[in-house]
Amino acid sequence: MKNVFDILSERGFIEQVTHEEELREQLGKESTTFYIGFDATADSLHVGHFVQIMVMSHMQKAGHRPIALIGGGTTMVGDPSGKTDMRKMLTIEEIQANGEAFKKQFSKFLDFSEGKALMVNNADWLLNLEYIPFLREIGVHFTVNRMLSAEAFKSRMDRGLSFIEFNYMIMQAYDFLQLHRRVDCKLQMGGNDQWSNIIAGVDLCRRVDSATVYGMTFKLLTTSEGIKMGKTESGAIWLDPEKTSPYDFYQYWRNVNDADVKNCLSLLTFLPMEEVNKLGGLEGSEINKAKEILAFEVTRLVHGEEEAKKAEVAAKLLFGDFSGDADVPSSELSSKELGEGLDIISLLQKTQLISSRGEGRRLIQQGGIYINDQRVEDIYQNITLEDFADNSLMIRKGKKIYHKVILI
RNA sequence: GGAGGGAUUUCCGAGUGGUUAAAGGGGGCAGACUGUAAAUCUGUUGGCGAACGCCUUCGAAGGUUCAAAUCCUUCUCCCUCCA
Repeated sequence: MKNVFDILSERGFIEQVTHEEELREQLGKESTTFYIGFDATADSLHVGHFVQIMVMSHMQKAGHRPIALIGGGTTMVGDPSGKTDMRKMLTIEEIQANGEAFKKQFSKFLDFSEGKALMVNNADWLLNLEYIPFLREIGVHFTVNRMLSAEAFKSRMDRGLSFIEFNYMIMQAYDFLQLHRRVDCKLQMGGNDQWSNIIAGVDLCRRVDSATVYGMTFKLLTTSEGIKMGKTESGAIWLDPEKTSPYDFYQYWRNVNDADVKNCLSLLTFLPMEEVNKLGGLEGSEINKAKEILAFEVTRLVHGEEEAKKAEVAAKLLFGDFSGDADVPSSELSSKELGEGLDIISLLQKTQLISSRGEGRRLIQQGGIYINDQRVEDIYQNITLEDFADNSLMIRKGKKIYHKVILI
């Protein structure tokens, strides 16, 4: 069987490793417990986290044991790594609720049966720490000089770094030590922005317990221009279907840049590398095929086969020449609300396709609104029963935002 | 604790009494081109209104003035230097 280190390396995950040769050997030799931490800063995981989940999944398939660490304790402090501003403080209730949401989502991606994977929360050991004993046991092993030289703090040196955030690195290092002691965790992985925090943990384990543990970071998911992926104008791409619908999720991947297709296929799907290379090498409009596969595969992993198919069918119907009933975001309208007819702008407002009437007017004046594929020319156009076929009407905003209105 | 600097629309950032819903850029949205791509170009980008216009906005609250983002007072927050 192939060493999972080579798999990760071949697929382009790996950015930095503490002891490359030794770690590779370790992973080839025995089942290894490793962890990735997730701070509970939102009520759902997003695409950035998904890369980490993919790594955990690859590792688990190779017989290693993942620990998903939920940062119920560290989130109380706030990780300054790579951030220009201090994060807003979350209340303990918010953090707990977020942690619960994460927990549910992890269960979909990893096999937690029979101890094949663990889920822990660092609130369990961080929240009740006593300041002085902690300083004496752990704090002595850190020099401020060294900490200050960490890349993670660079962006904060001119803007200011509060003491609470400065402590984050120590918290995370302590996590590693705890996991090493509790469940023999030998490896911490994470996004490359975590490198400073990870080596702090590796060092701490060595100093305190004379233990050899490893660290590895992955490439952050960025576009070929270096912009973080998984963000859109309306925010992150979430894994929670309530926050990002499977259709929108599919569309996001369907529309990635040509240059990013190969990277996404390799990081976000389990397709064999020969196929990834083949698809990634397609040129011109041919690459749309690769994008369809990418979108389908990622949607399938996150939302399941059925949702992925629905999204795919909807996309084909809307963008192809077929006609039929597409499963796109929709809203309902009662015949009472419709009455004798409803003006187009009010209808747009009801569907939340626009945020103000002025925006709607502008949109129509610029030719960006279509009803049943007919461009709307008149901002006063009245929508009546006649516009509904089979009790439904399709609104299109711009080139690719569709919304169905169902008459009830 | 002392001295100085700052807070502007979604973000950055100009603006020091009326011509300012506020330059410029980023971002967003739409159009053209295309491959449901990128790049490019064009338009647009506080709310209500067809429009004249009206309303809300320049950290907060007061005040001066016919008129304030711009002047005064107090307050809040941030930064820099000194202790």
